[in-house]
Amino acid sequence: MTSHAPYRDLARELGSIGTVRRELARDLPYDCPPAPAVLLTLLGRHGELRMTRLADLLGVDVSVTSRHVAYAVEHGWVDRRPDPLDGRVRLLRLTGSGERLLAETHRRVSETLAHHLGDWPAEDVGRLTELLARLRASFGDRGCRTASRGAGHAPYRTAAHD
Amino acid sequence: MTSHAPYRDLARELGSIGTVRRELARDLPYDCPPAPAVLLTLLGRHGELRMTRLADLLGVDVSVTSRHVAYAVEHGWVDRRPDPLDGRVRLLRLTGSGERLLAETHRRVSETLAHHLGDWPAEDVGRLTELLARLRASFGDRGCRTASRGAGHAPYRTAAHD
DNA sequence: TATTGTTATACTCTATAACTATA
DNA sequence: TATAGTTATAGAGTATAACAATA
Repeated sequence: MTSHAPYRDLARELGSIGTVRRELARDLPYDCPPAPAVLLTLLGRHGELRMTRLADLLGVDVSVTSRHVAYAVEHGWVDRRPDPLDGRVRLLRLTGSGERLLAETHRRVSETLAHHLGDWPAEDVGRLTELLARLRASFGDRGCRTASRGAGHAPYRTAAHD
Repeated sequence: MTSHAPYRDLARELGSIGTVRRELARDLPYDCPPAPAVLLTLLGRHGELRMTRLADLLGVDVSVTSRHVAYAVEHGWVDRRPDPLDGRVRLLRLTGSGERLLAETHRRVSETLAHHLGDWPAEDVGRLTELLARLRASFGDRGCRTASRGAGHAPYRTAAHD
């Protein structure tokens, strides 16, 4: 008789983690919202990427990625060029300016984390990081993705008091 | 010489966890968006709460909480009544309908987690849950909150190609 | 025809500020 | 005056659908 309570508790914590993400977002430079910042991080980690691959790593639709990339290109953080081998593909990589912004972002975010988690044993930080990576990997392999396409939600409006 | 790389890696994983949250959100009933669902979870866990306390648990502004609560009340999931001891305060609790929706939500979300994390050792699930709770607690104590008020970000628009 | 990427649109979530009501 | 909560508004993030360009 395996209880589902552990999964319920995990879901609860995942639902509450937004607070931490928003707190970290406050550290970002004025003209760099969270989504572009994550994008820069991935380019810094993986080097040159194409749009579809980047969207896959971000876990969002290509259309969304396209918008964020356009923003980053306009700000001079990302270089976007056509793939010489396939005219449809666009290759993305950090510019020097993008690398500097990324380094500065890392510095600020690390500082905030160090401030809040200063009393954490180093191994707990590592364990949490590793478990989060594993969690994402366990959800990573698509397959149940296409099945639930177009589900969406009802319009979310609050009626006036009348 | 303590390296900041572990914090950078943790920040990276936190930035990528949105994928999992969105995947879980797909399980919610059509007329119950994620935010109201989290709200029901907290009322199910803590029982009757006032607005400010609920907003604190959610980690969002009271104005946001007010909107979500109004939505839940309109759908008959939450009962909202004035505190007999203080006319300004509003007390919130689940209705029978809200409890049923919550149970159904838990069932679906647990099912999805069981599907994706089926091969995880139970103790890893528990460890991740516990570390996430601790992470939130470490960020929970306000104080650096007021200091960074009104920071915000630049308008986030992509210029047309002209 | 199939694939890659872009753009338009609609919806959710959030914070800020201005407001009402009660203490 | 101070506190609890509501509402209006604007910005950020996302998915869907329709589209253009290339394979």
